[in-house]
Amino acid sequence: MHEKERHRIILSAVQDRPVVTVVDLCSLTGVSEATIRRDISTLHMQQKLRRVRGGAEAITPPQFVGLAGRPFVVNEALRINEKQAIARAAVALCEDGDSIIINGGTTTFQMVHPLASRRLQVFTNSFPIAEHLLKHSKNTITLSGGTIYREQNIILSPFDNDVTRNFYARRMFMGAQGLGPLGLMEADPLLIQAEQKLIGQADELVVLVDSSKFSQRSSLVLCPLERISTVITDDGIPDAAAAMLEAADINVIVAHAGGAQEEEAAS
Amino acid sequence: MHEKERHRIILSAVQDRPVVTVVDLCSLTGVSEATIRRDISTLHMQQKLRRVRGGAEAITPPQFVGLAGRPFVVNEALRINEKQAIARAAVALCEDGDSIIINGGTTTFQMVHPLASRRLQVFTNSFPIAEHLLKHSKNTITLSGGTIYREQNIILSPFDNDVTRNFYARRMFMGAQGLGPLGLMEADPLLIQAEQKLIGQADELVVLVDSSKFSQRSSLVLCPLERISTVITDDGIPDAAAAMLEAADINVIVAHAGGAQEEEAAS
DNA sequence: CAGAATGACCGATTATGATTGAAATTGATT
DNA sequence: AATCAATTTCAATCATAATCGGTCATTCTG
Repeated sequence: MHEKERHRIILSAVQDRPVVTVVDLCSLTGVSEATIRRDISTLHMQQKLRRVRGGAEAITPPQFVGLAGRPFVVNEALRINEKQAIARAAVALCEDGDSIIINGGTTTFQMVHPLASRRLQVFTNSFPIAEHLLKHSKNTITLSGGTIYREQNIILSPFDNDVTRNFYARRMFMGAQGLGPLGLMEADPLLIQAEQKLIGQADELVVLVDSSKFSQRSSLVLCPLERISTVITDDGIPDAAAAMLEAADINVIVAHAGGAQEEEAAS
Repeated sequence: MHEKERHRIILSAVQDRPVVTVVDLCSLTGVSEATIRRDISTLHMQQKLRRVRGGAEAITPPQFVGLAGRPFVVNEALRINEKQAIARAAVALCEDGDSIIINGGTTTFQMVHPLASRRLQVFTNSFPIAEHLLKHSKNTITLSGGTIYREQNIILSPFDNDVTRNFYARRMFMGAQGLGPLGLMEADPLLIQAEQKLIGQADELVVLVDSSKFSQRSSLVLCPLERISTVITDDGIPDAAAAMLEAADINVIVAHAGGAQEEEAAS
């Protein structure tokens, strides 16, 4: 068996289990312990895994599932003030008793805080959002069924015939990677899949994007501008973007970090 | 058992209850007290938990964990050793890679700890189980869709056309309020609804009941004895009950709190 | 044939479990 | 309250077993 082949096996095994022992890998590859140790050493040097006594474990990029409130550690800190203001404005649109859909994402996650004191019917595909609302609010939570994708922190089902199709709401809230003339852009195909499933289950589509998103471009278009009812952003929105949204007959809400919010009507 | 596996289990257990004793962890992992003490010491140094006399506690103070519903919490402490032993025997039935269904309940919840060091495909309708496994294990988690009922801590959908129907597993594990000649008994109609939805999605139905459940009677019969493949209980099972199960051609596993388990074949 | 990879061997290191006495906790009695 | 005995928990020690890092002979590869 070639070295590279073993390395593949080792890396694969290490992903599968919390730890793999040297003996495990021996019987898995059929080579001697000495060789496995050498392989582990090599892979350890290449940062492909971590070497521990008795075997190896997967290198876990900073634990992404934190405790309630900080699920997406990396993105979370970015433009946090803008996101909070935007999320606050989004929740302000809702009245107690409303049915809403919240798509998973770092911006939409910020909605949980203003939602803590409300009582709505919330449908979400985000595990952290559901968890937080369950623990810290009295909202009614409905979850979409499916497998939990740890990386994106969303629940996704490959089937079309799930609860999602039975939940209909007044508004759906979602974030995005970018917002341009072509429409709503997303980077992750998995997120596209999740979001497209939810779009259409609500009367109005409300998009939460901080102003930096107007300059972002991604490869994947999620939906055209026409589908969007409302965009909530911060006051850094470029004039060109505002004009574009206005031309598309989209209601634009500019949330100010201070806490107030103003509405620039379009149409 | 490898050091890292133990650490996972310990960290998992410590989240579950305010304190875990050294003896608890011994029977949970099957290693000696000395080793557990050393592990706790190590994890204490790594700030992963706090060491206290007699055992360890979570680093985060009395944070009301995922078990929001009060009944869940009070039930949790009752017959905890039996439940743990039973849950351990249940997990011992599974091999890595298996697909299993875990129905929500306090006994089945105990399966999360031995599962912490495993890698399975787990389908559940219990939010706490999903949450715990998501945070403390590498298992693949699939959730049933629907509304979260806080009291029972389960996710339930009024619709029949959800993911549940698409997930098929080798075994389904469930608890019950009682087990008698009429079959499996449950007290809460909501639980009945949740459980009946899942039964039939697995080859074998494995029932986890501590021996006190054989004297319990409830008004609602969930399913007849014939549907049950295996019953896992503790050594307090009355002879009459054992005879009843044997007559029904049910495989009975008696889990001993010590850690070992023995099988009393039935037919 | 040269160079690298591999496997076997061996002393050194480390983890584990049992034992023991010290320390802390409990609770029973004064 | 205060003391003491019984129990539990702990830390230190040691023997055993597992694991490791090196050396060296052998095999594979180009």
